[in-house]
Amino acid sequence: MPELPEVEVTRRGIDLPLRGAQVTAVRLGKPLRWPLGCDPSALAGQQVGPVLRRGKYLWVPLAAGSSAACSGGLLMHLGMSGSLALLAQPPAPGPHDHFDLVTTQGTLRLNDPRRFGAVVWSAALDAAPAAGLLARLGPEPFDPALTPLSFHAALQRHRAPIKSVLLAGGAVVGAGNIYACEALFQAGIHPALRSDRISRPRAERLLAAVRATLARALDLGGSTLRDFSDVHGMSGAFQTEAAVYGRARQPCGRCGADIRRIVQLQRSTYYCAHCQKR
DNA sequence: AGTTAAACCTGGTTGC
DNA sequence: TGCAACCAGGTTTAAC
Repeated sequence: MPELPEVEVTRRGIDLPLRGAQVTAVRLGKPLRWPLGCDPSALAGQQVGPVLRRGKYLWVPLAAGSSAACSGGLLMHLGMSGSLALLAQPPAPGPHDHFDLVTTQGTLRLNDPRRFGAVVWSAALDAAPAAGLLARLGPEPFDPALTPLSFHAALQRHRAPIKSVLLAGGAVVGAGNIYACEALFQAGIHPALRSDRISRPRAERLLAAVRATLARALDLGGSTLRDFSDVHGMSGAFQTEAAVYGRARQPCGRCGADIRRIVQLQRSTYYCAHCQKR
């Protein structure tokens, strides 16, 4: 489910409410992508700090109290079908509730039917295993250091289709399958165009489109295809105004031509062959 | 070295 | 209606 906007919506929902909370217990459900990597009971008594986001990962810092047995934090990923809820009175966990961080300010609960998500303890963001997982991530989309020039240079380094390069996240993080399709439509670029054949002006237009698409989705609370919700259980609304994603055989809103669906990297790509040029 | 396929797992939708 | 086939927001790991 979650691409950058959904993860950021989630971060904003838990950051202030959990700030300063003390962990009272941790409950584990079925295994996620990786093991937690520490004794869950060792987290009790630790204090939650400001929640950060890097790419589609969330970082929940935990500061040890008097017993400094285990300090560091939790690196969380929502995978394909995950969502976090912050619950004042948590009901009994359901079959897809695989992680609870019980605190003095509510229970942070991960629901993830497909279990591609992860919760991994790390001593620090720049220590293993968190550092390794974040190491391959490209620049944040709204980092001012990411410029049309540097973005274009990054695109020049790949021969793969531009859609694949966007999904890989080395040039810019955050655009998954929905927003990569939408940004390419907005920029008027064919998804199969070789990355290194994109001109400077078109790269600039694509970067602007990625930023605009992600920002718009953020405003709308993300996209809810089937099961994403924010920490209060609210759905996102971006999917209702997607121009191409999920609209195969429907007319393009700009030119009226049929929107096409192709498969790239085993993922669906939607585009308008008239509006998006090689 | 860069690119692509396979793998992880469950559930909803589609089509015969 | 039943059941198989296909589809789904991600990313690591393995293989060309």
